[in-house]
Amino acid sequence: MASIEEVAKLAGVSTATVSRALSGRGHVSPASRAKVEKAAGQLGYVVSSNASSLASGRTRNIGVVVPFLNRWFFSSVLEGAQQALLRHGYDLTLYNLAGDGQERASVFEHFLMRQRVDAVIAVSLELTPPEVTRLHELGKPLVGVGGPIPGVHTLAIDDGAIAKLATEHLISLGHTRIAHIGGSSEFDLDFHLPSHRRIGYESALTEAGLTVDPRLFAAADFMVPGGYTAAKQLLGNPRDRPTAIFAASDEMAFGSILAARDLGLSVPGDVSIVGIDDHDLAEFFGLTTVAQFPRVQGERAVDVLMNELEPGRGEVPAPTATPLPYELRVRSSTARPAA
Amino acid sequence: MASIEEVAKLAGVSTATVSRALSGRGHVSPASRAKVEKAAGQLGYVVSSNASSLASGRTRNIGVVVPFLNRWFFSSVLEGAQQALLRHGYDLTLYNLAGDGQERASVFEHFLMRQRVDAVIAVSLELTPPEVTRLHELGKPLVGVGGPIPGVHTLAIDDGAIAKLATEHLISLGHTRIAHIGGSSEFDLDFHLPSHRRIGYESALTEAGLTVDPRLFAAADFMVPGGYTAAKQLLGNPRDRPTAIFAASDEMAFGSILAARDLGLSVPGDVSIVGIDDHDLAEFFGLTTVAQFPRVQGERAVDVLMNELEPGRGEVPAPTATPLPYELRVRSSTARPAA
DNA sequence: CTGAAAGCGCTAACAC
DNA sequence: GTGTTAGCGCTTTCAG
Repeated sequence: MASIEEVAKLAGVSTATVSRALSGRGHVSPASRAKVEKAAGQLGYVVSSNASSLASGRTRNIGVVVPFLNRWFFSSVLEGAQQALLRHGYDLTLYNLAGDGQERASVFEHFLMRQRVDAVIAVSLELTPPEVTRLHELGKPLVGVGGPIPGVHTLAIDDGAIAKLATEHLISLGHTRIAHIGGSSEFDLDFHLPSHRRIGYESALTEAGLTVDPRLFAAADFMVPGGYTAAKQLLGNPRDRPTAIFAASDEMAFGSILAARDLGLSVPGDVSIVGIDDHDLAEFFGLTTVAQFPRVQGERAVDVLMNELEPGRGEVPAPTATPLPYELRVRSSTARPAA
Repeated sequence: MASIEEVAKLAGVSTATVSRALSGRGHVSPASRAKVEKAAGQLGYVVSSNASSLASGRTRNIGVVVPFLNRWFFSSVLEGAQQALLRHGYDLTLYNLAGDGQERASVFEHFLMRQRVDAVIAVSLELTPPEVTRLHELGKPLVGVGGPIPGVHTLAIDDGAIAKLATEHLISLGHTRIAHIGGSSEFDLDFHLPSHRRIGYESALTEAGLTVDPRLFAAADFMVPGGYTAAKQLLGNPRDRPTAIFAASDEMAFGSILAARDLGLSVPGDVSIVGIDDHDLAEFFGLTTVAQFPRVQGERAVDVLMNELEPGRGEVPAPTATPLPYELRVRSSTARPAA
């Protein structure tokens, strides 16, 4: 492995110049730069990130903490963040806080803190105040995606507004008995979106002069089987069967579509179904949904971080204010209720 | 941020002792160890991984390269690897080679090489000989998962055997017109499993004295919509409709089940369907499949690496030889063909 | 614009 | 079992 010294020797300059030429910091004459680049190329030189980090205090590495890897939302956010980081020349080290509190503590104390990252992106995780404080003490910027972290710059879609939009779509089609499949309360611990979405749903109903019927709510776990089970309950109701279901996630909406089919109900003939996400399979299922662009959320999180880490690069001024985009995508799972 | 020196001072020992006590390398008296641990605790000391890496040459960090993040197989392998690494005290830095060759080259030249990782795990990626050579030159162990990399220790299930097993299950039930939905040839570029699985399927047929009918093969992209489309083609055939479909992935099998339903065919009444994977939703769909435990594959890859990186820890002797497990899981999507 | 030199914080011989 | 010390390879003042 060629070292900076060898490059300097070959290029006929000092190591300082090599460093400057290759990192882009500080001025170097075009001539020297050319010589350095040539030498570096010949030697296959690549900086040692450790030596560089140690000397400069910057690691060019971002820690990303997610609670799940195999769910559409999280893997999409991760993908967006990864790509954006790559463009900025940063690496991404991944921490999957799947397990218990034990594992979580371990990740925090022994991993994130070892100065290995310049900043952290927490996806749908509610960090505790001590955790946040610790990070701040270390001067590590922290940005949250999709989860409310007190005192932290968080990127999150307006769950209430999204849920309201989805519900209003159903109302505008003429539905009055609209069921909701939302998260069970346990999910509220780490990310409050279940309740926010439920509130949005209820407020749309109320504003339209409809009453909120608690029997039209079913809790599930955001996944397909959960949505299926919940929808079966809802749709199996012998009287007052809902004519529409608003599911808090596309996966639960897929489950609902399958449940309806299994009951011999047609979608959207007998029941309209709308979700939230715009999952990869939404198109396939013809699902009407509110898209929330998680990839973009990941990219945005990186933008925010880059702003803090490398100011003056002419980035967006105040991304804090930028609302995250969402968009109703009407497909074939919703229609006017049967007369 | 407390440094090792402060800890040493507070504990009344030298920095070397602190290092030894905290890293576990070399002998330290219980008394000193206790003092050091107490001091470190009080100061909230955590080693600087950069300084440590620079001095020792070990980063305790593994690079994992995957082509996709949002597919069940890959995220599962990643999850397994992440967890196993955590147990060993290693970090995982993630490289997603989603994009073009440009991005790929960049990852290779500028990221993997910056001495940030001790080893790399390549998932379903066929690295080119120069890439492999480069890694070897740097003395970085490399292990492949699911993809054949020439000259590299690779963990892969026996795709031929798995496909054969799935097909034999169908044959043993009495099916003779068995269709296969496999990967299109473009997929063969990076991971050859499509052709291996097709070969397994064909050999099962041949051994049972059945003829291989090319009209019973359809190519797809391993995902649900692709499987759906392929299955519709296969099942829509007005004469000689197959009585069973063997799909090379569970997602394509799900698509096939949905296609059958949409055609009014019952599964397994009119058509039996079997997949490969044991995807999270296989249970939900009642899909008979051959499980391939990707999480375990990720963990195994880590085991192999740890063996190379930290020999003499009493690990498994020769994991090279260890065949990866797979298992037929019979559910409700397969049955004898209708009489 | 460039070079010399002082560390960044830790580990690993090497002595004791 | 423990301390001393020489680096690991780079960045960054500080001069020039």
